[in-house]
Amino acid sequence: MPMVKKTLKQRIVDASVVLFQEDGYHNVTVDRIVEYIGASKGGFYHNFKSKDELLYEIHDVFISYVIKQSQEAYDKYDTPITRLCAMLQTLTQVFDMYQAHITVFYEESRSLPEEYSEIIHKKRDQYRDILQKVIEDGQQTKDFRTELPCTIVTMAIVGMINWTYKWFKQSGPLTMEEITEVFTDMVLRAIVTEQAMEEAVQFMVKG
Amino acid sequence: MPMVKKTLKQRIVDASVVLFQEDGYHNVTVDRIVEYIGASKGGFYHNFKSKDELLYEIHDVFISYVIKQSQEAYDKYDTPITRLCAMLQTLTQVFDMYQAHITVFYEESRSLPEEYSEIIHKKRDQYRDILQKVIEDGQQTKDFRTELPCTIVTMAIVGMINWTYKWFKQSGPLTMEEITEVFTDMVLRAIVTEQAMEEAVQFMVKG
DNA sequence: CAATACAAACCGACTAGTCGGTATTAACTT
DNA sequence: AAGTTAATACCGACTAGTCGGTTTGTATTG
Repeated sequence: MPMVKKTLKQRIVDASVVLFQEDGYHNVTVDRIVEYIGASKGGFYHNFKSKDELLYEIHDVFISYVIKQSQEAYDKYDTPITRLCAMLQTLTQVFDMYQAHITVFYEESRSLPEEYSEIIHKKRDQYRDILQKVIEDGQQTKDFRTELPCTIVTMAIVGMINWTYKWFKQSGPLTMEEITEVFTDMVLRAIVTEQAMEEAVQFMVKG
Repeated sequence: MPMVKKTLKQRIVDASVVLFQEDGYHNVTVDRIVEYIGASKGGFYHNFKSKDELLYEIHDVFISYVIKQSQEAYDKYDTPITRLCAMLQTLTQVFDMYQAHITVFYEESRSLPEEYSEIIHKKRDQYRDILQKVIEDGQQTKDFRTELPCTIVTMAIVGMINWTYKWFKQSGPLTMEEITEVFTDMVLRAIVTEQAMEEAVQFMVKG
C-alpha cells in the first residue's frame, strides 16, 4: 500500500466534515478548521475560494457518490424487486460509511449560496428519480401494487432511509445490516403484489 | 370571535418561525426580525432573554403539541391497530399545519444551547416512546409481527413521517390526506400479522 | 409616581476574507 | 550535476464588517 501524502485540501475536507457534523457549519470557524489540522488560513484560502465552496465540495462528493452507487445497483440487476433490494442495500451502506457527510448534506444545505445549491438540488433529484423509476417499472410489471402512487411510495422509502442519519449510531446496539434487513422486509411487504410475493420472500426476514 | 390584539411576543414568534424556516436561524438576525414586524430591538429583548430563548420557545411549542396530540390519539383508542392509525393520522395532520415549526425543529435544534436542548431532546424521546409503546403492545397481542425489532420499526415509521417536512408542499399536487392514507397502508401491510390483517384492511387503500 | 412596554443609539466580540511575504517544488539552462 | 528561474503551496497578522446584546430614553398605564 503506497503511503500517499495527503494534500492539504483533502485534510481540510476530512476535518471539516467531522467538525461541521459535530457543531454545525456556522459554529465552526475557518480558524478552527485550520487550527484543528495544524494549518493556516492562507493555506485554506489557497485551496478554496470561500468557506462556502468548501461546504459545496463536501456536498458534491457525497451526492455524486450516492448517485453513482444507485445507478450501479440499478444496472447490475434487471427486475424491479432485485433492483429495489440492491438499492436499499447500497444506500444504507453508504449512509453507514458517510454518516458525517450526510449529516452535513441534510443539515447545512441551506447554507449553500444559490450558485452551488442549484447544482446540488439537481443531483439530489437525480438520485430520487433513479429510485422512483424502479418503483414505476415495478408497477408496470405488476410486481408492485399499482394502487399506491409511486411518488409517495418513493418518498416514504427515501424518508425511512434518510432518517437513519438522525438516530443510527455505529456504536449502538443495532448494526446497519439488521436495519437494512428490516427496512427491506417492510418495504417489500408494503408494496409487492401478491402474485410477485414469491420472488420477494427470499429477501425477507424469516418469521 | 373576539379580535384579541396580538402581543408583541406572539408577533415575534410568528414572524421568526417563518423567517427561520426560510433562511435558517443563523441567517436571520434579530434586527431583521424586528424590522419585519415593525418593532424594535428593545422590544425584542424585553420579551426574550436571548435569541436562543426564542428558538427554544418555538421548539417547545411544537414538540409539546405533538406529544399532546399523540397521547390523545393513544388514549382515544384501545387496540394497537386503531391506535397506530390514529397516531399516523394525527402526526401527518400536525405536520401539515406546523410545517414551518417542524422545519425549524429539525434543522435548527443544534443551535440550541445545552440548557434548552436537554429539555427538548427529552420531549422528543417522549414522543417516540409513545409510538414505540403502540408497536410493542401490538407485538405482545400478536397484531404486529414479532420478528421485526420494534425499535427499528418505530424509527422506520418516524422517518417516513418526519421526512415529509422536507418534500411536502401544500401547494403541490398531493394532499396530506392522500399521503397519510398511503403511509398507513404501507405501514399496516409491513407489520400487521396475517391473523390480524382482518382488522387492518379497513384502513387500507382499496386495490 | 412607579412599573411596564417599547424605541433607538450604541458597544464589543467575533469572523470571513485579504495581503504581503516565505518555503518548497518543478523546469530549464549550461 | 549544479545553478537559475519561475511557479506553486502555504503562512499569519491584519481588517472591515456584522450581529447579539446593552444602555439610555420615552410614552403609557394603573
